[in-house]
Amino acid sequence: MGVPADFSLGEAVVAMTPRERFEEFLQTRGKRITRQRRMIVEHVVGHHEHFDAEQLLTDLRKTPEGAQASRPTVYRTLTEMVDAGLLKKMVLGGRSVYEHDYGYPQHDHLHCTSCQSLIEFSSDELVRIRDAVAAQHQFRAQSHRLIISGMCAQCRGTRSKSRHQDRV
Amino acid sequence: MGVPADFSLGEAVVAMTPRERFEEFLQTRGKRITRQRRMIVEHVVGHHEHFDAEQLLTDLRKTPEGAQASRPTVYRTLTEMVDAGLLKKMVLGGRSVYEHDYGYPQHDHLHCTSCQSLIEFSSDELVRIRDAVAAQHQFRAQSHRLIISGMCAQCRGTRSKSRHQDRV
DNA sequence: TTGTCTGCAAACACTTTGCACTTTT
DNA sequence: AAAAGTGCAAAGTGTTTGCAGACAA
Repeated sequence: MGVPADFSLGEAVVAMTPRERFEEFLQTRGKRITRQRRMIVEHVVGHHEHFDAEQLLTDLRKTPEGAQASRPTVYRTLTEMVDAGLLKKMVLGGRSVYEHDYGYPQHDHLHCTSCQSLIEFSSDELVRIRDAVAAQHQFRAQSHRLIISGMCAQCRGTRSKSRHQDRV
Repeated sequence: MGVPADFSLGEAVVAMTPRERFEEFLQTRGKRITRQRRMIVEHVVGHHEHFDAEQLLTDLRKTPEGAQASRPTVYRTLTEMVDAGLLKKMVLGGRSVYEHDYGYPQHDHLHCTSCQSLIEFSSDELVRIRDAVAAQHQFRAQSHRLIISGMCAQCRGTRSKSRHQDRV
């Protein structure tokens, strides 16, 4: 699994930029740095946290430069980015949702089944439990995914405008 | 969302049998108790914990009585069983996997990405964390799903070439 | 040049749906 | 008899693949 070479909460300093990391990934595998791959990485790292293939495809086509790539290429590149450790993939409601995974601390999600929004959170305790459980079963944990489903404050009708954006 | 009428760890006493519960569910909705639905529930409650639609379909056809139902009916009935609170559904590697959810305490899973096996475990602490996190975000948690991916003891022991199996 | 990559269309795996006929109530 | 269910085939989704032409290295 890809682990950031360096990360600090205060300044978010990362040794390599995502593009650099991706290019390195490609080069060490004899893969080529094409216009499409460059556009996709560029776009992804410069945008929203969570998205799916279709969204990305549409977004690319809206760019002023008319950046675009075919559907297959988008899927192929997303897979490569996951392999490169830049993105994390999760399946929600039948389709794959991607989120940044480079230079960000691990976290889990609260998923509002009403508005489909994802709220991030992290818990050290959770990680502790994960490792304890794994050890208890002679299991080697590589990763975990916790999704708490329910309804967010807004959807429940809470009038108060509480913060919806939670950065871990 | 169905909740068992009665459950005790020591003796696992449940007020209604799964079949009874399902029939009640159907009747209160003006749905009918057909031969197919009966066969499916009967088969499901009497077998393995985890399975998918295709497996069930095949298994049904192998029964001595030649119990069988069409693919659409199997899918439709599984959905009803989930609605009735008898089964829980989760998506793993692209398809839906079902597990019993009536008269069983809540639990989570360790998923071996090598042999695809699922190991159950439960943790009260986890539930505590879940509720704490939800509260912290004014979120109403309805359910959660924690899947710890990695390699089980067996697969680790089997000294084979270490290949990566990505597929979520 | 050499071999990878792209885009297109077709293929895919899993699941759902339209509809005429069958079965439960 | 009335209403709901079933099975078949076909249609959907979201994602992947075969291949010929396009393009990095």
